[in-house]
Amino acid sequence: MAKIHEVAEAAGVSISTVSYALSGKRPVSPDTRRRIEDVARALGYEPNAGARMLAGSRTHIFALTEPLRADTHAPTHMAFVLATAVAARRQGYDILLLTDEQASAGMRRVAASDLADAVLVLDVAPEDERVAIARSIAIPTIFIGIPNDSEGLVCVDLDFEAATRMAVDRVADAGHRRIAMIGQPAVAYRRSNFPPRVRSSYEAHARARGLAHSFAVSGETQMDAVTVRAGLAASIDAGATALLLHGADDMHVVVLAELAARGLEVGRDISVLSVAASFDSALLPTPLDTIPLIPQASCERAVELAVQALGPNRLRPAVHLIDPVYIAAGSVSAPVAIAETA
Amino acid sequence: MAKIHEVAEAAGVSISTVSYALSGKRPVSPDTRRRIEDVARALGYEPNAGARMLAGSRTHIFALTEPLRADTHAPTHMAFVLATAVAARRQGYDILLLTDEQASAGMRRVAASDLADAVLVLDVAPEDERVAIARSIAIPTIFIGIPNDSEGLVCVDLDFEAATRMAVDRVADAGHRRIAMIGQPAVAYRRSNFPPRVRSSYEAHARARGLAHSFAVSGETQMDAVTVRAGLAASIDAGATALLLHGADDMHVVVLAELAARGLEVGRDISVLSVAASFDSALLPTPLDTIPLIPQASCERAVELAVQALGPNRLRPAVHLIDPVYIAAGSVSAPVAIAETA
DNA sequence: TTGTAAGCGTTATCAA
DNA sequence: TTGATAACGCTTACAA
Repeated sequence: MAKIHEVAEAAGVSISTVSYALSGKRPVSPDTRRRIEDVARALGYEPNAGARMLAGSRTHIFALTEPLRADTHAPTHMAFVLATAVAARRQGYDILLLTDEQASAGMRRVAASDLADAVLVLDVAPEDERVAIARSIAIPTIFIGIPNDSEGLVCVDLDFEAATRMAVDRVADAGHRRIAMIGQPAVAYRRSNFPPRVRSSYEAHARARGLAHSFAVSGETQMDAVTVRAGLAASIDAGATALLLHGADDMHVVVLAELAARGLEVGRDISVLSVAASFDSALLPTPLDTIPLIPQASCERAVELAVQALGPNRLRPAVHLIDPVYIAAGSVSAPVAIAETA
Repeated sequence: MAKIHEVAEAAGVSISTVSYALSGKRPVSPDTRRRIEDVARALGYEPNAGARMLAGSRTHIFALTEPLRADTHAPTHMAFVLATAVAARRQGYDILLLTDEQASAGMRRVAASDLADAVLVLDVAPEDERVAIARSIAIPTIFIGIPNDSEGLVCVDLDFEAATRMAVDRVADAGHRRIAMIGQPAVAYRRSNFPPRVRSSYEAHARARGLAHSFAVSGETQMDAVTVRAGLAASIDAGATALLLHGADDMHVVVLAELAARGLEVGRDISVLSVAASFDSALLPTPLDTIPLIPQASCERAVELAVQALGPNRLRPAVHLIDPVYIAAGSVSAPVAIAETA
């Protein structure tokens, strides 16, 4: 298309003035600046990406590495990718996708070829081979999620421990003495980084608060209704009066349906609270109190950190935890003795 | 990292020889070539992306545009993105993600700035604003899916009409006279490009073969078990002896469970055939005959076309249909009169 | 406030 | 079979 010298000519200025006017890196008198902008728009000028990279030593591209394993929960994952792309674009960056085997090999490649200014890491596993790569490459890397060994890394994530404690405290403060958690499919506790953190915080804090507590997974490799109902039945039989849910929307739907089938009204006969869900809980059949995992929050923060890392002083390694937020919807109340409802 | 002149120096050759040895665009004597390759590997040399784009006027990047609407079925979509990225990488291309509002605006931007060599279009809607953009930009654009107006475009897709006819023929040839189709959620027939094609081919061809036929959606905006069971019940009540399924894995699971609950054995009491499913049907509780929609096939073809379009003679507009394949699993057999089983 | 010009690291043309 | 070297289109000191 149009090149910078055509814009310069048409605006009657030098090439460098066009560059400065458009990048804002040097003051330009208001009227020449407007003249330049008008011409640029009229000609549909867009700086040549390759030339810009070469001369500016900035690519304006972030690489996004996501293995996309078979057990990745697609809707959740898609929300993170989307949130990252939107946040990056707002700062003028495009997203280059590194999936599959390229999730690791691509990191080295884009770093070595200067194809990206920084790397954002998604779908972080407890033992993640990308940790070692991040330490060895020359461009900044931001993890969205926390691997077991986060030494020397920059990580961003919801404070799952705080979120979980907040959930336990909420039901404990409401007077519940016996609680239960229905979690993710079992595989998530092996391959993903945060479900184990939620589970252990739950158990530790319930113990600390002196609550009787149980935990059940919602399936083996994916949510299955039979397992969920079994876990729910066991919890209720054990006398649980408050339920913490940590899983996908479909698991919530199954639980709510089963509670309804048992004639238990949420927020009256039984308290239910959703922890670290990343879907829109307003879409559930029954509104639930929620301490959500908001992809936009984590991803925006990660992008900000990446942008900062490209500034004059480089980022120091740290785990950035995002404070949990409690959203009430009336699904948690004081317990009713099971005896009374039976 | 290492630059080309360092490689040249270390290998004792000129810069241009290094470039040619590594790109293979000019014959280089076997031993100098190997010397160069060894040095390059040792130094971890990777050509600078910006310089390569600028000098070569090829970016080695494909843009992938995907709006990611709220009603996009995430797992299916993820399979297409993954397949595209893998196919592109095999040809030496990286994928730049254009989502959300950038799905359209980004197309213009990457074309104008020469950030990508071609655009691949995913999640094609019947009336898709990217069609007009594709016609107006300077770089080749390949649609994976077919919009209503495909004039002048290059499109790739499974031949859904042929797949559907194949399905109808299969059950008709087996002797079934009353058949039913359980399809996608209703929204898919408004917003997506191929479900309407499957539905109308089904109805037209069933009519042509003189079959009694019915059609039911599997929900409103997403699959819901109640709607599926209702559609199934109506089909069976109407005397259908063969079922064509066109939807996601969860819909299949609901149907199979309901058939089992009714004591109907698939492949004996009732025939079931899955049309244009993109998940792995081997994971279903009961194996089903399938005419699959294979993301790898469409995406590989699209990438090939994009690569071709960058060659000397440019691509001519065409709709490339992929032939359907029938995978038998014993779920289709001759009909048993309903009267006998009742 | 603006202009001049030196790179940035490749690719590809032209010679040898 | 190989080497010089002129683009490629921009950014950014350095001057004015």
